[in-house]
Amino acid sequence: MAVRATTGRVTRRRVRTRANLLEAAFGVFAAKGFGRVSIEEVCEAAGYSRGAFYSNFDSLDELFFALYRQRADLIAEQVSGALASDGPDLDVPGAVDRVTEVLLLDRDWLLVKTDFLVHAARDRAVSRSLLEHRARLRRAIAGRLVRARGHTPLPAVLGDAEGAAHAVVAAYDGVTTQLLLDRDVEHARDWLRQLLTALLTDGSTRQ
Amino acid sequence: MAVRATTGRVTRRRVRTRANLLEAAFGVFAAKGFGRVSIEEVCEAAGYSRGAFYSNFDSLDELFFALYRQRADLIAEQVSGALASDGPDLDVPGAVDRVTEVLLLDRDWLLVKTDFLVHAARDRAVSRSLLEHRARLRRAIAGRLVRARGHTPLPAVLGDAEGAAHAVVAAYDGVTTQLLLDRDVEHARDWLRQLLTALLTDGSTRQ
DNA sequence: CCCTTTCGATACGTCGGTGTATCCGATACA
DNA sequence: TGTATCGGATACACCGACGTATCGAAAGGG
Repeated sequence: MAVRATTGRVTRRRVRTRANLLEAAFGVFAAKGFGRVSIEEVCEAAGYSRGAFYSNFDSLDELFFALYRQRADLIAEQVSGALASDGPDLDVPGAVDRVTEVLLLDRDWLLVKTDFLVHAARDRAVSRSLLEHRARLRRAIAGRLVRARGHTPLPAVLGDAEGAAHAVVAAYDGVTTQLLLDRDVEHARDWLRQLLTALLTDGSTRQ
Repeated sequence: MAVRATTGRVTRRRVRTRANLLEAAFGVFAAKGFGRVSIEEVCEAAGYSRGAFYSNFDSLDELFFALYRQRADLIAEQVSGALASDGPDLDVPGAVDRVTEVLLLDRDWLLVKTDFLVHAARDRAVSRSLLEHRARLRRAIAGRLVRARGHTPLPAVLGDAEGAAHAVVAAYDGVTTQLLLDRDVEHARDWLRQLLTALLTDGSTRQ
């Protein structure tokens, strides 16, 4: 990890600099896309010279990875919060609403997230890490679905709760794709709600 | 469009060169990602000099766009074929199987497609064009669903056939995302079948 | 088969970004 | 507050890619 070899104290200034670089990088990546961003641009946006960058990171890739982890962990925390924020006996639709609210908030994050996906798809190590992260999220959702099964039975076609959680993530990814193109957040939210409802509840009313 | 100003004949050689450049570009883009590819790399892969490139395209962006259109039209054609290949009265599951087969075939194509999505998400003109394309695909699916409605009723939660088609595309996008990461085509196909079944048929069996 | 038009290769100047080495001001700890 | 260590700015050499201008060769119409 850059100059920082093995030991020694870590100054407050260093922590601040690193945070500022990450913050600025987020904006630049969201605006131009990872592939079109240079180290210099990030430094300029953050108000530092390249010296500061190389003192904190070895490459743009490393910074990008750190940035993704930071933000993804934050989101995952919020989702867990939204899932747990009611008693063990609340309904699925309620949780769906709250999670939807959290997940489809920030377009910039969706852009960066998709950039990261594309990046991960071509790098085994990165994709493994991302898969791990998604699996954790899925387990959280599955756990929540199990707790709610007493109220709302799951469609058998999806298999167990793990399968249903898989479907939830897929629906989220699918809606994200469309949202990236049409930029209509409200519509995306409504639609994700609909999709999740169709997937997770008994669609007894048919046409 | 590059040197080719307004009039004049178009040589066979030119057509071949253009095709070769597009073909080579596909491989390079799939391998490294649009953002990490230089004009020179494409030329080298195709066995041409940069002179040939600039004679046929104005920029990498233009080539990328042309490449996407070419391949996407091809796929769309195959999907339409798969949808129409049975009489007006066949079952949804059959069509699902055939379409799934076509859509989740080539990992390279998924990579390029996702690159293009990321690109489009940051460019209004490009995203409009892509949305248009997706809408056409959706209409084809919706038409097919209407034809089959006599046999297999649709869940009401999704609204009309257009809504159901929307859901089909979303499921496809979602499964694609996962497939890009885990590279398990067989699993992805099974799972897409499951998802579409859950979305499009009556899930009367519950657990 | 020639002659005009078109295509693509080559050569050149340029530029932006890279990574490193060095230095000075900032920071933390005694 | 003094001082040793740390962090970031600056300067430098380098390189890969860009876009253009020019020229020889291929193509196809007559």
